[in-house]
Amino acid sequence: MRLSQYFLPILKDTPKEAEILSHQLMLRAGLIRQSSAGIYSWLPMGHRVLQNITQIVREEQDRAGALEMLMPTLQSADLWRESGRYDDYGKEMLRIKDRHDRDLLYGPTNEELITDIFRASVTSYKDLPRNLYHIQWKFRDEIRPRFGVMRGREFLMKDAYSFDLTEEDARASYNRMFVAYLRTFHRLGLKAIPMAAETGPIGGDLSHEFIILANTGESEVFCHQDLIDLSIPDETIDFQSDLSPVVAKWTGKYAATSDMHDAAKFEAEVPEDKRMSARGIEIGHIFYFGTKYSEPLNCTVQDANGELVPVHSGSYGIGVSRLVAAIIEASHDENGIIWPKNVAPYDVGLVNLKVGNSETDNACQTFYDKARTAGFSVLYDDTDNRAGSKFATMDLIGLPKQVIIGPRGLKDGHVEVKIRATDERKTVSVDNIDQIL
RNA sequence: CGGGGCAUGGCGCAGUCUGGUAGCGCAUCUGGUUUGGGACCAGAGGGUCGCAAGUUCGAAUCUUGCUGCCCCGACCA
Repeated sequence: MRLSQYFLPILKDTPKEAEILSHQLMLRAGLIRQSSAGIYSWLPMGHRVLQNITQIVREEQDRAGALEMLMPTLQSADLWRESGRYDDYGKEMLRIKDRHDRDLLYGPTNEELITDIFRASVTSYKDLPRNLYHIQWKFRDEIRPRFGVMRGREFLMKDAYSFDLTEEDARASYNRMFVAYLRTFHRLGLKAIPMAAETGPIGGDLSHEFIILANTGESEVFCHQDLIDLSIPDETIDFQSDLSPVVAKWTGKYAATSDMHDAAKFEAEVPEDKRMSARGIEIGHIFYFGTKYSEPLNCTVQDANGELVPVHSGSYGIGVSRLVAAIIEASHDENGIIWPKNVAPYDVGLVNLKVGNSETDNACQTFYDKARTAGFSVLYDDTDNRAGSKFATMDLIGLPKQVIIGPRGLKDGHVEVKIRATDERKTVSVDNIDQIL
């Protein structure tokens, strides 16, 4: 993409409404614009990041055997009355009436709807287990939205729902999502730690929050330091196999949010030099809630004995839009964002130091074409701004690599390559320019 | 919802106390000089000062009401 043809509104000054760094950088780097409290538009650059994250989430859900679908944002109130949550959920749920005066709601979550779909079509234990997910915009009318997309009212969420015959099977489903989450966050360049968590209004008795440590995190967390660098299963892991050893490894050491924190247990189980207490950002949350919805909604199957039994369910959420902010919180410096490779909106930033000079123009064009042909996405700064301004922009938007081409270097037959994360710079022969990718 | 704050061009701000021609920096546009780490000179465009009512000869400025946004708290992916 040529910057001269792009929509990338960069801000030099920090908008005063932005308090935390990720919010400031998202506004400054032209990723988002606010449209009202807790509701944001995603500009082209931000949208690309959101898409990249979405794709990684999707790939790992698919790998774990979950099936993607898409449910509507608007739901009928009737289903929620059936589960009893229409009254329980409170003012956080946005309620709407249609022209016929029927009660609708903008979905804050989808347990009811998916259970309704499932119960209508599945009647046999032979059709279990199943795990269905979608990646969809949710609305929760937060009392106080804040910190940009970190706590917006409208947010993009991946939510998966598992259905099993027995509690034991359901725990296997839970474990599959547990491992999928470890892999997902790892691929996103994050060190997420699963922590024992409260189940909240969704209910149930088995739940973990996936937390990344960050000073600006909203919750206080406590954990064993060794959890930070535990190894992550690679892509060869068999999701049909028993995953409980992996889960056991990750849940074997103390980790809890402040709600679940037990100071005495913490001190008993964790040596003093391994005790970590820190702020954390919740980026995922998984629940097993048994028959909490299948019973009131009468979602049953016939078991091997021909008896009708309610299915055992769990739900599994990842805050996709929040992840954009969380990644920035975890990866930035004083000059701007540093995108992990897998989520970066473009692989390479190409800086033409002297637009209009035929040699630099040609060298840039050649690299631009080669890189794209080789499958890399390139943001080509072909504007006639000054070098300093271009470098500042590139650093702010945080692409992993920058290729800098100017007449001076070309005279000696080289270009400069800069790695954003390390600020490492090297000169590369013009002839080898395609090898740097 | 309780407490605190803010609202003046795209962004950041001054002006409000003490009413009298709406300003500054950045950004944008034009021309020129420049060009290897946020250039310089000259010029230009862009704001019914959040909305409404009131006081006044006259309101960004004073009064009242409203709306929006931000921060702290309770609540939450």
